Amino acid sequence: MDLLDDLAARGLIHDTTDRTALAARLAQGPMSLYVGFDPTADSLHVGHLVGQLFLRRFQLAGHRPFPLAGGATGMVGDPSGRSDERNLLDLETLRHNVSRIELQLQRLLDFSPGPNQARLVNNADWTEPVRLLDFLRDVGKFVTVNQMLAKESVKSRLDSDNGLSFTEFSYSLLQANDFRHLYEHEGVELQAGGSDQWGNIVAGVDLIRRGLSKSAHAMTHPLVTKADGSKFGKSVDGAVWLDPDKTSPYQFRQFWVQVDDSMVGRYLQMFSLASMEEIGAVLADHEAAPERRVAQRALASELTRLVHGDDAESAAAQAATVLFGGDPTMASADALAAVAREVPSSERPAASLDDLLTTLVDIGLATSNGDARRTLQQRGYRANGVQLDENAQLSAIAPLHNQYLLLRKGKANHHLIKIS
RNA sequence: GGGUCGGUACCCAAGCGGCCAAAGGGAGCAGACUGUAAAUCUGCCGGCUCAGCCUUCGAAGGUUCGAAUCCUUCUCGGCCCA
Repeated sequence: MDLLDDLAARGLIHDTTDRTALAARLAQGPMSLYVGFDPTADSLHVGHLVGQLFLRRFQLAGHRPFPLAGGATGMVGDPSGRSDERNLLDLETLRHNVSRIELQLQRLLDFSPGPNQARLVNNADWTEPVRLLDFLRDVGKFVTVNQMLAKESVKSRLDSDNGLSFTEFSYSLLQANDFRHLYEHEGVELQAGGSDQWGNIVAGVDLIRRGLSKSAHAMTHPLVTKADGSKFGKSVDGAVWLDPDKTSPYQFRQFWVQVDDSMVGRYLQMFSLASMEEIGAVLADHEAAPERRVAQRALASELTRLVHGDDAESAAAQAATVLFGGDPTMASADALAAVAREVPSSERPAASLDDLLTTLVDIGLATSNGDARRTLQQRGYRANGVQLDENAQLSAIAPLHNQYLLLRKGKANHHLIKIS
């Protein structure tokens, strides 16, 4: 199975420029491709993984990936898929975001020297020095406003009451210029991205054709959605980030473990680097006994390893085993230490535990005393596996290994107290 | 600048002088059933020292025994006119 067929089988191809031409080019030998990531936040999130993994898949197939940090495009803001104008980020924030994102862009790819070594680029490097008049002559002249107005992202904004600033209107020119620059100077022949990027990507293809009289390729993947069609990658507390300081490896792994059955097959195909045959085998296992959640576990382990490394993955897995494995009183001291690192935890004096409501609020398992009281009435809390009621005394519960109190709200919210 | 309609809890949205901490829906939380899934059912969903009290309906004043509801000013947003 060649690369294109594999991508298609995984449901990763939304659109491409001339498919047979692209297939022919890929068959000829290694090529370079790029995917851009704008620094709209100080971390990438799980939604960006598809793009990152796209680069990885191509690299594994012998091609050369260029992850691009949008230091320049991030200053302008992409109007695609947005109903209103973005707030511009100040320079300091932007620079900080770029530096964080660049670290993450280096995680999934192989940067060691070789013919298909990955290379990180930042479009600010070639965009900032360009003078306005040169830009208008060298880029603007090749693009008609008629064409730009025809773009879906522009049209919808023109029809809305919010309007569209000239700045955002110009966004696709910058991105088109990126593609041209990389084509001309780095031999990058393909740009990939989410389906919302199609317009911006083909703007680059057009620019290369008109400005350089060459032909380049474009490919987009479908945007990932959840079973109910809502936005993918949002958990209760917001986005699921790739930065371990924003979303711990444990939370990251749990996000994948808790994926719906109805979506897990699709996610495996889209996110896993395992072959379609291997994925098929995992899914067969899963369907034979869905309650074992083999597919979710496979997905969670692989991605946590990719993003956070082997050690973080095994610590997260160990913690999950204690938290969801049944009787916490059986957990080893080592396992509890792992839990302490992965789950919100605190150290409190034994005497403070007598005030149950205050304790629950302090450790974040309730938003107010009233909330704590209600949840207690509904029997929503457990401490070391024992269900609590309104009159429960935490001091009456035997601590694990003489020092730990593992509190649980509902099924998946935990807090570990170390008694001092 | 003129006119007009509107700003209600996390979001959408009823309410238009007392029975309003405020209908309904969504989201969220807990329980039952389960498989760290989905669906379904039940309860909760401003705060507190919780059969009561306190603070809320853009902001500030006012009318009234009593205001989310009426009046004034301000403020923000939509639409129409200039």
